[in-house]
Amino acid sequence: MSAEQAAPSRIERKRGRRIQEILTAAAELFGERGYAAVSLEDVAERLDVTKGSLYYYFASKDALGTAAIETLGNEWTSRLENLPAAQEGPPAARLRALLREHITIAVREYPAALGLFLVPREWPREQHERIKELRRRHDGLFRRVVEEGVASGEFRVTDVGTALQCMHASMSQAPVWCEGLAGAAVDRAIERLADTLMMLVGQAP
Amino acid sequence: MSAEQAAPSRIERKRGRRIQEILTAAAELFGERGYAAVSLEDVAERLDVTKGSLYYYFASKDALGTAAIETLGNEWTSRLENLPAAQEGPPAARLRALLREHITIAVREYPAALGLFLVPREWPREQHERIKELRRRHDGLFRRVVEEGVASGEFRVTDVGTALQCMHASMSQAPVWCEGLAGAAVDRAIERLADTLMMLVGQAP
Amino acid sequence: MSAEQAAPSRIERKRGRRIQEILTAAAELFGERGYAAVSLEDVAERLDVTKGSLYYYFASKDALGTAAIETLGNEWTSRLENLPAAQEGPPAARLRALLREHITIAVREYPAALGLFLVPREWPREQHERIKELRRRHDGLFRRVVEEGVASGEFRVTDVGTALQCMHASMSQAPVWCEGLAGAAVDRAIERLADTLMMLVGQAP
Amino acid sequence: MSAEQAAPSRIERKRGRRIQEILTAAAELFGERGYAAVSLEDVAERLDVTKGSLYYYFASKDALGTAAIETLGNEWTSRLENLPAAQEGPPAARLRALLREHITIAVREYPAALGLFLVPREWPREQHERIKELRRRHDGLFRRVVEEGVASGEFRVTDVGTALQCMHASMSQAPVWCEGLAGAAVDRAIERLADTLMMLVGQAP
DNA sequence: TATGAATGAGGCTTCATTCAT
DNA sequence: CATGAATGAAGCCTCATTCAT
Repeated sequence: MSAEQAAPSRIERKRGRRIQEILTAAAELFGERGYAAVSLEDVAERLDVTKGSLYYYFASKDALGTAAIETLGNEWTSRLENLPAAQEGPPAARLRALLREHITIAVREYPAALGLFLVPREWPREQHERIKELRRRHDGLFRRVVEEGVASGEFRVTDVGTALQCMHASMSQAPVWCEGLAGAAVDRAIERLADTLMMLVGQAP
Repeated sequence: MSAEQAAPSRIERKRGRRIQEILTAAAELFGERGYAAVSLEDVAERLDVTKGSLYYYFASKDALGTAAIETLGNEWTSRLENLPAAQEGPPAARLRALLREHITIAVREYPAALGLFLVPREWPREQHERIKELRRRHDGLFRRVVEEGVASGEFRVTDVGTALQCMHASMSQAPVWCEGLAGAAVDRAIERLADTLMMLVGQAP
Repeated sequence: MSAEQAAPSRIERKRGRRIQEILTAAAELFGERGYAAVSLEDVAERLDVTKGSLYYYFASKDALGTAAIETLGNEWTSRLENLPAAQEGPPAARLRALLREHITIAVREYPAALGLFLVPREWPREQHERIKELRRRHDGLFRRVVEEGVASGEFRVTDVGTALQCMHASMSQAPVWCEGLAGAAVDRAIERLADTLMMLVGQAP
Repeated sequence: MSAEQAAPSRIERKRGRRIQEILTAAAELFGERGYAAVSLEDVAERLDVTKGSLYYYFASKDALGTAAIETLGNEWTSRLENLPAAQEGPPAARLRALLREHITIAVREYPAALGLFLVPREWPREQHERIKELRRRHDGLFRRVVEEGVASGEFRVTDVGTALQCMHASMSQAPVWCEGLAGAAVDRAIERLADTLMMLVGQAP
């Protein structure tokens, strides 16, 4: 037991890195094509290893899927949690910062995520719970700011939950909308989306 | 002969009905689980026939998928096009009517549609174009009203396109949000969502 | 019993004609693509009827195949049997007439036949015997002339059976060789082949 | 490294051997029953593996077919090319050596080949070109000797091409003719066939 | 650790065959 | 007579999974 808590050995660190590589590749692919449409062969090929090797790190495709979703979700949430501009200041500024960062991550780094967060339908049943949990954490970040804004009278909403859901649904689609864009056009699209979503809490453009 | 196309014979009508049955079953399943995760066996089972029979009506799984999407999209769009409350009156009332109807259809009749319209990623390449086309028609309906409202000064938007996309993304997710609800709770959720989306054009609650 | 021997009624004649049509279509297709590669659907389509109808005339695909081969073989053999130029005269002239006629039929009318006569391998086992029988009759025609020529000293062969087999093998391939040719070129190819095969019985060009 | 291409590793050699085993089994079966009539299940069964395993080595049935044909054709042609008796001496002796060897291979080792070389009809379209190419190489061997003999006045032919085609057609059928024979009878049949075919270039028995 | 090989279940598709109308 | 519909077996192919090395 004490060993488990001890600092990871060099070998364990290496294993950890390998796992991260696999997870990244898997998350990308699952995101690009959807869970069902990605084979372990695909994942293995992107990593330039054989299918069999993946089983050394993950017990099954489902396990890999779960881990991939979890990793992605955790990293994403962490980045939002640690975003300086979202820590203090008026709710409007903080919400806008969160929206921009979230959309930017979605569009620039994880065009994948759409499939991971938006469409649980196609994931194995066991993962549904985990995905929901991730969403809750994620949601909490935005919810706190929105509720604070509502409390202080800065924001006006029909319903906090509904507004949050609309924000998430819209942001998740962003990568699809930006698919054909490049360079500064992407930046402008991100701004437009953030501005538009601010309207959901009554912040006119 | 005076009618367009010559009236279909009794047998042709029967065939047409059968095709509709299949299409309905298929659209439901594809919607529930996603295209890739649904096997023809699943579709056949729901219809209580054998897999082979499906091939009497559709040349391939892809063909069935295409037809399912098309039928669904056409019917859906038609209903919106013919919605009385959306024909005349102030843009705000008309937009709200469209939103409510669309959400209601999505939630009550095609919990399926999410997968069909929102995630083209996982559909065979040939269908992408058709899906886009359907979306365009669909989009046009909302766009006209929004643009009219903007022109008349009733609506204020950051960007018409972006606002429309947010509406669609949000409405498509509605079935997921309503999954656990029942009875009047669903109605209230629909109202909340419609109200919230009206804010995207500057209509405060 | 007496009825069975009686002249066929009008209905029976009609049935007979229909059967001939089917047989012709089937023989063509089987010949073009091989037995296994032809579906009853293909046959039905060429006749512009439905698959089911074929079962009114033939109990199974195999039965159709057998009948097709038989019909083709019978007609073919009859034409050779009744060829005037093959009835009398010196063996060399008669053999050459048979060769020319056979090749001409093969090339011009039944490019199909290759599959029927040459490659029994792919036919259902029951048909092998029938095909052999057809071949025997067919062979007999040539054999009589060759043996007569050998007896009279006009022909010289290593072995009658072997010479005959070479003739048949070669003639059956003729349609393949002539595939790209047209018009007079076909005629010349036929002549060349007949001349060449005459050498098998020692008739120098 | 000094060798061409880098020496294959032990594992690569093993893989190569396995592929050869599969190819041999496949060529036999295709030859016996024709391409369309052989299922991968049949091939797998003969090798005592499961169908799926074949896909580890070949991407499709077509690919397997192509490879089988190619392997068979290459080996066959090589053996003829390296036949000592066909290298020098009078054309008649060389041609006869080629004929005997070819027939012997056909009858004793590849009763299969009939289907592979003679009936391209039933092979997938892509393979037609390859089969033709193989036939060309193969043909060239015989053609050179025949043309030499014609040039030197030893041979007399109606037409070189036609004579060659007759030879091939006849030789390809040899396995069928020999099917029921055994022991010395086979040898005699081979001799008879070779002698008979020599008549096609005017070499009386 | 990683790989090559093999497996077996399941998915798509074709097709001979049956049958009610 | 003929058709439309349906079936079920069989064929091709994919892929998650296992395992010896």
